[in-house]
Amino acid sequence: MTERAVSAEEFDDPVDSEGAPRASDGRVPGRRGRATRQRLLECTREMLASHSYRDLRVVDIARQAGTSPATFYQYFPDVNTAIVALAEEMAEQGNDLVVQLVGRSWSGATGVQTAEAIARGYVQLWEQNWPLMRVLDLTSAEGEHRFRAIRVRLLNQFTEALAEVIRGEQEAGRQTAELDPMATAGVLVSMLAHVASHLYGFEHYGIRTADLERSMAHVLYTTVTGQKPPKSKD
Amino acid sequence: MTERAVSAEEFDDPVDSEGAPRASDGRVPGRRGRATRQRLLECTREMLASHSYRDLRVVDIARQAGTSPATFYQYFPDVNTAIVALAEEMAEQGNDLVVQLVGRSWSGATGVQTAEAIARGYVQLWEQNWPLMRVLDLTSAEGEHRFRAIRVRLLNQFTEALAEVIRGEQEAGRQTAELDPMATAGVLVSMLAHVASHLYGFEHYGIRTADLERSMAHVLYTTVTGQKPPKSKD
Amino acid sequence: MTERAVSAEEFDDPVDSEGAPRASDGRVPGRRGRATRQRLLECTREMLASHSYRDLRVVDIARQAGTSPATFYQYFPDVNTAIVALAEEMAEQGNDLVVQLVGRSWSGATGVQTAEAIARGYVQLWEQNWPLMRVLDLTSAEGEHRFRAIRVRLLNQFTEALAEVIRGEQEAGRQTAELDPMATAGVLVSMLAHVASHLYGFEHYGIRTADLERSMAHVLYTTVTGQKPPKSKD
Amino acid sequence: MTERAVSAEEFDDPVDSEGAPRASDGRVPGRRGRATRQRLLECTREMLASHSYRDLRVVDIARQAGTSPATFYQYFPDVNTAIVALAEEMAEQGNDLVVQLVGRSWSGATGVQTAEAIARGYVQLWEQNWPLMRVLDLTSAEGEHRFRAIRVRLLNQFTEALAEVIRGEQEAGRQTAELDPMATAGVLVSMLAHVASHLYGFEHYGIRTADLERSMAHVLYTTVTGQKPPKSKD
DNA sequence: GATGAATGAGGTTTCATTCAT
DNA sequence: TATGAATGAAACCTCATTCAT
Repeated sequence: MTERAVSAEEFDDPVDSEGAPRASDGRVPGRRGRATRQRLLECTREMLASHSYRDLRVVDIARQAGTSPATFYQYFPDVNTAIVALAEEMAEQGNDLVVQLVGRSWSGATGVQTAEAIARGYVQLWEQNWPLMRVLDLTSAEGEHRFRAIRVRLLNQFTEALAEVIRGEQEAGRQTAELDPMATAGVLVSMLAHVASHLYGFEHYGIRTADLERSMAHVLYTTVTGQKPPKSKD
Repeated sequence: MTERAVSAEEFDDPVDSEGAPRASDGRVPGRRGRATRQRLLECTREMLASHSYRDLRVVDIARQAGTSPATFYQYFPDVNTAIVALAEEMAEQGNDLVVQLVGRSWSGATGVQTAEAIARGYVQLWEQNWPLMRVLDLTSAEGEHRFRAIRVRLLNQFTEALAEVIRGEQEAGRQTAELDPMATAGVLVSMLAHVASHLYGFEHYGIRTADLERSMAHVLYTTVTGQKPPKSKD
Repeated sequence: MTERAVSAEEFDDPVDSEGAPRASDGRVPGRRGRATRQRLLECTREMLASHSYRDLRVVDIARQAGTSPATFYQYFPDVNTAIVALAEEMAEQGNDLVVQLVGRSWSGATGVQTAEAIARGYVQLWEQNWPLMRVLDLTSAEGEHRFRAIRVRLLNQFTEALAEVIRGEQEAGRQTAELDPMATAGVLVSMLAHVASHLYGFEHYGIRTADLERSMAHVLYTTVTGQKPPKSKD
Repeated sequence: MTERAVSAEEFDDPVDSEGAPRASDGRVPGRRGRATRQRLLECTREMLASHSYRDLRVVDIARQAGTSPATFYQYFPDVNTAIVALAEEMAEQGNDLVVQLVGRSWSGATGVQTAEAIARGYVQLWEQNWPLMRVLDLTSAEGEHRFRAIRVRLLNQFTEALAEVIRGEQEAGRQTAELDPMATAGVLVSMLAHVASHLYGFEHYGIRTADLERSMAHVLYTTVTGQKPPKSKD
């Protein structure tokens, strides 16, 4: 990537300490400016859904937003920064959702429901945000520091919560103490993340999402609680 | 306008029906040529390990190999084709290895060992080939047809073998019939693939590979056989 | 892979339905942009006069216009498209001029003057536009569809008008009915076009343009009217 | 074009004073070498028929001949030189043919036959050699000195012979003395050459070759002899 | 004599980025 | 605040040409 006049550093956090996004010239944008910024963000999201990340160009986003590249640079130093802004938003939702779920009871039939809710919730989160998720996946394996950070944040809170539950089950003697809770939770989250992000591929291969959710719930339940799921009554 | 001697189609497949790679002018390379081709492949592999896929340039590979871009184009029409050649090789090994493992017994303590061997084998395969695996992962989510094909080949054979084992366990009444065998196998393979490809991230976060392997083996064993693993004696 | 804002199809025709040229990003250029576009066109014309068509490079045109290749590509997708734009212009003039001439009377001394005016007019049109004419000639024998189309347009209207006159003379019994009017007109236009485009060669060989014009006028007159030209009085 | 070790000068005449073609290293090729050279020439001719001159590449010719570029350079310093060799051959035939024709009688019905024979002969010569003719046409309008020379040779001998006939007719008082014989002959030859080289275009436009030949014969006869052709009896 | 192989050189094309208005 | 326009820089790719065998 080419060097730029304004360092990425300054832009790293597109929202400054007072919470207001800044334009490239340091001014706090007014009403019209904020609208433009928002429009650019939405178009970035759209383009991400229809183009591969590799082929995402500033010109495209700008044109999609009915404006020019120069305007884009007024609000974001580069495409990644815009994506980061979108991803931050998503990470928020993600944590809200999933943390709720982990707080539920894991005992007996309710536990099975919890596991199912998690599997379904995860899949939905991915379905709603797959373009962004895809980019986080792509880039966390490679360079971009900021993406990795968000991804870690997104997965970790959940991993830790899950590890905590596992630890509880171990202490209650229901799950074997041989398993490291964090490693086990990590494994489970990996499962959820990978399946969710390859749903399309599975469908293509004739494997249905409902079946995947059921299998994941099963794995989740048994691995967390160390128990066979009780016979479902339906 | 310009005509190419070898159609893109034919060139797409770097190995013709007689198994001989072709140069861009349609000739079968001799000893020296084959050496150069091989050198370029190795350098592609190296560059893949040290650079992000996005930033992999023909110039770089050529320079690394101590030759010129023109020479690169003598053997491959583009970078992806070179990567495909590498990936094909890897897919071969991958299947060999993993299929063997699935053939083993899944009953009792031996079953646990099978599960452990699979987890370890998978992790090792990834450790040995992570740069390539990463690219397959990246691109299967996006465009490139040929990569997806290899990835599918790599994962599917294993998924199907595993599904077969699960089906057996279901028929033997050890595992619940509520789970779809292919979906369940897909979920397990996803787990293996995702954990394996993010080992580095886990280590970074203080989670040890050995623990991950143990957790994965546990999940594998319980999900395939529907049984709790027998107490290990060590 | 990459998407272009304006499809090649649309861009092929540098003037859209509302008659406004478009830049490569789909926008209608403003005053400054139009000036640049025009400058590039003029330089293309100049380069065509001093370089062989084969050796005409985007870089050269851009340099000549005091700008960079990137700027050229902002206005034309390739050199040929720029040439087409020039040729369209010329075709306009050409038809205007020549059609007028054919409308004149062909009887007696006036007819001779008509023939002379045509010969002279044709030669002048060529002299003013020989670089373009040369390219049309070159390429109509080979590939480029758009050039051929313009050339056909340029020659055909004249051929058809001339054929009409010949048909009239045949009906009036002055010219033998054995000749196919279109073929005959085609032959005459060929004569004009070829002589006009090789004037320089003839001069080089000691044959004067005035003599060529007189000979062509003679051939035109006798072939169209079937009469010997009346004795001129000077 | 890039500079080369062996100057074009040395190669200008591919047949030296003793009539034997030389290889690039100065040796007179033996039987096998001559066969290769001939094969390359024939393939050059073939490629010229199927590819545009602009796109004719050494590699293509070599491959077509089942050999390698390096071999091509053993016999010709560049593609043009090979073409020149072919064109020389053709020029020979061309002159033979046409000179014969001009020697015939131009009086009365025989004269008409002479004109017809010339038109037909010209068209045939072109039909047999159009790829080469096309290249001569292309390049004589632009740079290449050697091509122009051949073209001039090809057309001039005929032009001069025709001019001689016209001069005779003028002296005999049958044709007006106002026309310059060389200019008039030049105009006629131009007509023949241009029509012959655009036959395909005419056909495409629904104008038949036979009609073109008849019209050209008519123009030839009337312009050379200054007479209306006698009524044909069929 | 023939030719595999290598490559310098150079045009093409794309884009992120800037700047003057 | 917005944006037309311009462009440096860099990758792509192709070919004529050479050389060692």
